[in-house]
Amino acid sequence: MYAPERQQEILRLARDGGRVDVVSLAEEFQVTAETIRRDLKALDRAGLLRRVHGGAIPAGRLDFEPDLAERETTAADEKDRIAKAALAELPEEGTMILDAGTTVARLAGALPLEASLTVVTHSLPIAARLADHPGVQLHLIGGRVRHRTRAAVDAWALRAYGEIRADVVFLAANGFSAEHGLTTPDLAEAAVKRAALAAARRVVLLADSAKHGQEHFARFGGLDEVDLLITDSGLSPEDATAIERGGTEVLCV
Amino acid sequence: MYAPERQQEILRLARDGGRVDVVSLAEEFQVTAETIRRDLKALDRAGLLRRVHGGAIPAGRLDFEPDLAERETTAADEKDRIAKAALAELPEEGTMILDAGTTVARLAGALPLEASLTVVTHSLPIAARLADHPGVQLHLIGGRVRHRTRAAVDAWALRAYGEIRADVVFLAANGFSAEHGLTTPDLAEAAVKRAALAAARRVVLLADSAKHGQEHFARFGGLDEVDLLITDSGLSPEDATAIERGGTEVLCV
DNA sequence: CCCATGTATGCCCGTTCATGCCCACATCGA
DNA sequence: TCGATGTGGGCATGAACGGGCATACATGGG
Repeated sequence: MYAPERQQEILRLARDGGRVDVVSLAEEFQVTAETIRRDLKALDRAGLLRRVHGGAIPAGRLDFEPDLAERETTAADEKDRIAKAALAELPEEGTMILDAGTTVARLAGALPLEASLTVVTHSLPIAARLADHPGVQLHLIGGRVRHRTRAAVDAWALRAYGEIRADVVFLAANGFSAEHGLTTPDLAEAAVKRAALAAARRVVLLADSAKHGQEHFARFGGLDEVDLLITDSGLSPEDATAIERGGTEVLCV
Repeated sequence: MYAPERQQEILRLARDGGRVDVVSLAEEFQVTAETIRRDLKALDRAGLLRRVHGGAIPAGRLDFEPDLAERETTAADEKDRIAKAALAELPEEGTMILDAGTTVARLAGALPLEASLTVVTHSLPIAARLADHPGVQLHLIGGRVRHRTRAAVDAWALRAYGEIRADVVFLAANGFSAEHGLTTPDLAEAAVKRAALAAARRVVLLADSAKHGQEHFARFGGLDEVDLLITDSGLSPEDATAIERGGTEVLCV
């Protein structure tokens, strides 16, 4: 049996049964657990399955985002502190743009109930979180929705951001450094981030220190375009001063 | 049972019952209270639940939820049957528009995992449901988000619908009748519905029979613009034939 | 026909994850 | 204010994971 056949069959089993587990599959197909894990990883990457510890669940069956909840465990405390610190940067009664990203999502979740703001976002999870916030006037940016990040991209999103002007944007990046600027793996997403960045008077970057020095495929701006960087104390003082020399205020929490 | 499955189930229980508590959940799932606490913390971090001492309540349930919870349970069986029947109207490999509404949301949740479709929607809950679906190319319609329905309205939404052409639209209405057509309480929402209606070659209306004869403030179309009405058997045969005389096919399930 | 290259799989082993247990501390209700 | 109950941190454990390497088989060009 060829690997693609096996994967096809695994997918069928997962959809039929609602779940699969590594050891039973290994037994079933007479291969080792490693091979099954490789299969599941491939199917997960293809977006067809959701990998969980011990097995997998067909994509589309859970209406919450395990990958988001999972990534939440990575540097969760730092992200929380960063989000808390970002609350101080909220405009009073103004307009802000929220980029897609787990740290920014935390900020959205931490918005005080008595806040009165206009929020613009192209992130589906963030919009869902703010849709019932009594003080938030929410504006959703449309577009094609990327499965992995659940964020809207492409023409509609770019045009919409081109038509607005906000007081502040809270931006996320997968990598940042003084030399290579702000980067993210996906080109389409980078384009939207660039548009969001250009639509705000003030740019606040929320990124934990593990992102520093990382470079990804698509660059959407330079650190000099960022007015304030909020990160955690994992950023070395030398790096911080180097960034501040570029005109970006740095806040380590 | 995997942790994400358990969390999904906890979320469902919380939404159904309005609240959950640690000890009952621990008993229910045959795990210790610590594990449940960890689950609740994860769901809290993901913004789906709000942790309280001894348990948790669904997020954002405080102001608008009773309304939605009630609507969810009202005529749940009928809505499910209607949604199931609507599955037969899906285009093959085509494009469809999903209007905002609980019945349409059920249709979205019932889409087979192996379906391959392009879906356009201005409803946040429906988008959230489909964002994870492997076979769905999702396009989100932007705009101002109404708190009550969590649907995008206003200029951006109208323009976006004006730019597309879909095979079919699955429409919802708060009231319908041969005399007064399709109505809904909100003007802005009616405008979007009208735009969605105009953007599709075929119009399918999903509405349980309790909606028949009801009239609301804003009218967004006539029953003659509807190609197919799917409703439940609560619609009297006379009413059904009256509607069919207007050129609308009627399916009672 | 041969050998270089690539791919699928298996095996080993240090690392991570989910869960349970324990205990000091916080919170709630009377 | 006090006892009961819930909470979160630390630690232990067994299962699952994944990177690195070896093997075997297929592929493809000379």
